[in-house]
Formats: sequence, structure tokens, C-alpha cells
Amino acid sequence: MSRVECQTEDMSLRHAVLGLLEECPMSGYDLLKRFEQAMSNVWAATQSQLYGELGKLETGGLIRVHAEGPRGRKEYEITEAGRAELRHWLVDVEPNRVTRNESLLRVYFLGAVGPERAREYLEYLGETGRRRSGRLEDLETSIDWGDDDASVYGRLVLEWGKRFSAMQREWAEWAVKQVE
Amino acid sequence: MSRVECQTEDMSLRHAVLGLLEECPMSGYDLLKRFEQAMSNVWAATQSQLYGELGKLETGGLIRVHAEGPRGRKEYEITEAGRAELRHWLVDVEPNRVTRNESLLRVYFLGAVGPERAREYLEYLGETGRRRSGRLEDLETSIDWGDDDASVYGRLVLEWGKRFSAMQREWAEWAVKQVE
DNA sequence: CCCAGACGTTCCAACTCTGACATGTCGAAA
DNA sequence: TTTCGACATGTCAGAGTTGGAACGTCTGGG
Repeated sequence: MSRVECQTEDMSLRHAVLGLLEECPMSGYDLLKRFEQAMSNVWAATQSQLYGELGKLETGGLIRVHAEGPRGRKEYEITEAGRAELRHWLVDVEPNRVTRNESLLRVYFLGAVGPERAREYLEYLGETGRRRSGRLEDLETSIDWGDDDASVYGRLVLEWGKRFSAMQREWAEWAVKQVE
Repeated sequence: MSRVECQTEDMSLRHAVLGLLEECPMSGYDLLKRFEQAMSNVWAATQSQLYGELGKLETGGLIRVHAEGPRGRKEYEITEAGRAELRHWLVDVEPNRVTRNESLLRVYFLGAVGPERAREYLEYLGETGRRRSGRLEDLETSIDWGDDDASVYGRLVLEWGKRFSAMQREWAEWAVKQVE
């Protein structure tokens, strides 16, 4: 069996882990930091979810323990089966994730709280966009970019985030004017 | 007890339902159609989730059956407690929903499949943006907009979607060039 | 020497969400 | 009159997700 059976065809977290391990071997702790930093703008994962997934992936033979370190540290590496599963997901499984945007959901119902509150909220969204822009710029300078694939595609993702933030800020400014 | 206890402070679906019922009384079936149409760009919900939530909301006293129709149809209306909960959520609870973007997650790992596949995928994302733009424009013309709150804020949400789609399309075109 | 803080893993209960299956009614057209 | 499609709701197992508690180890500064 070259890959773990998956009923839902979803499980993006699993593939996020495989993708990161494809880059280089890491422990759960290292992965967690990656999810909190660069990945936080794209896919969130908690510690309990992560360690659980690592266990399942190891059982399924998609990753294996590559080295052990102090404090029970276990460094995982991706296996050939894991690489196959990652490529399968990237190529054959079409993106499916349903849209869910709580911030925007609230905008729908702003009528329930009156124009002043609505305006406040829209300004808050604009501010959120600005702050996000700032964080992404900090992130950009803090990473030392190379010519490897991870850098090339990482830059694409970062650029997406910057454009998204800018869009949100501009939209919020426009929206405030509409409400007035 | 003026509102249902909520441990997670999340439960956006609950508030989406309250928000729609604040506009006007509806049955589960009606709500489902709303979620499939206009709301689909903002918050997804399945039928089972929806009927389950309606049951919980009724038990909690946030909504009540307003009228019954043929085929067991139950039209719900929001109660005063429900309105209070909706306003509480809009004003006091800060948006918390974690970011999760499967499409973008894939971009991170495109190095694993080679530049041709990567290019294909980025072009697919651009196409997705274009299609989404088209659907939103269809939606815009199919709705008869008024001067009520629902129309005003609905337009804001629609505009967000249009800007988002345009951004995604432009980014994808740029990204394809970067990969080459 | 001690201890705070970073490192590092494991487990759990409760909740959300998905994708079915199940059940039945009404209206209109063939 | 039958039958089909829209209307309408209810329930369930299984997977994903959250937030926290619990536990132990190493390192450096006071």
C-alpha cells in the first residue's frame, strides 16, 4: 500500500506536513514553529493536531524517524511513499476547501448594530489589513531567500499575502465611504 | 438565561443563521438556499449542519417557530434573546477565525512537481479567479438591490468578492511569469 | 546551585463539519 | 393516474479541530 487510505480526500494538514518534510527533516517542535511563522498566513495547525498527524503519518509509512535528539526529540524525514502521496495530492486532487471568512460574514449583518458600529468595524478591518501588510514585510526581510524551490514558491505565497492585505485595506476604506 | 452558553466563542454558523433570520423569518430549507447562493462566497454550511443548528437555537430560545406550512415546513423567527446574541457577537467578540487556504498551501509545495505542473496550477488559479468574477457578476445582476441594510452591506460583501477575484487573477498571471 | 524558560512530546474531552442515508409531502405534467 | 422533481426535515458515524493539561529535559543566568 503506497499511501494511506483517505476517505475525505481533504486532509490538507497531512500534506502540509509532508510538504515541509520534503524540504528537510524536522521534529514536531520544528514543524510547529513553521506553522506559527511562515505558514500561519496559509494554514493553521495546533500542537495537538500536529503531533497526532505525525503519529498517523509514521504508522502509514509516509514518514519515518530519521534521527533522535535530546529531550526525546524525534526528527522525521519523508519516505518515498510520502513523496508519492504529496505529488498525488498536488497533481490529481483538486482543491476543494470551502470558503469561510468570518470577518466578511460579519459585514453581512452590520445592519443589526447601526452605522457608527458598522463604520468602526470596517475601519478595524482596514487596520487589520495594514497590520498584516506590516507583518508580511517583516517576515520578508527576516527570511534569507535563495534560489531553491522553497524560496521561489515561498515568495509567490508572500506576494499573494501582500496583495491580499492591500486589497482588504483599500476595500475597507471604500466601504467606509459607502456606509456614510 | 439570555443566551446559550458558548465555550468556544466561535460558532459562526450560529450567528450566520441568526443574522439571516434577523432579516426575515425563514425555514431551514430557505436558509439552505441562502447558504448555497449568496452566502456561499462567505460561509459554507451543509444541510445537516443547518438543521442541527436550528434545533439547538430553538432549544436555547434564540429562535422560535413563527409559522408552519405544508410538508412539515417550519418557519423560524429570531427572538429578542437571539437579537441580543447577534449584537453581542458583532460588537464584543473579536473575529478569530484562523486562516486556511488550501489553494495557496499547494503553491508552497509546487517545487515537488516541476515547473510545467507548477505553471499549469498557477494558470488554473488564475482561471478560478476569472470564473469567480463571472459568477459574482451574475449574482449581482440577479439580485434586486434596495436601500435596506441587507442590500447596502450585501453590496459591500459582493464588492469584496470582486476585488478578491481580480487580485487572485492578477497575482496568478504575475506568478506564472515568475516561474518561467 | 537553583530555577526560569525554552525545548519537546503525549493525551484528552468536547465540539464542528462532512457526506451520506432515511423519510415523507406536494404540485404539475405526461 | 402515475410519476418525477422540488420541497422539507431528521439522524448518524467518522474525521477534523480546538484548547488545555500533563509530563519530562536541557541550558544559561543569577
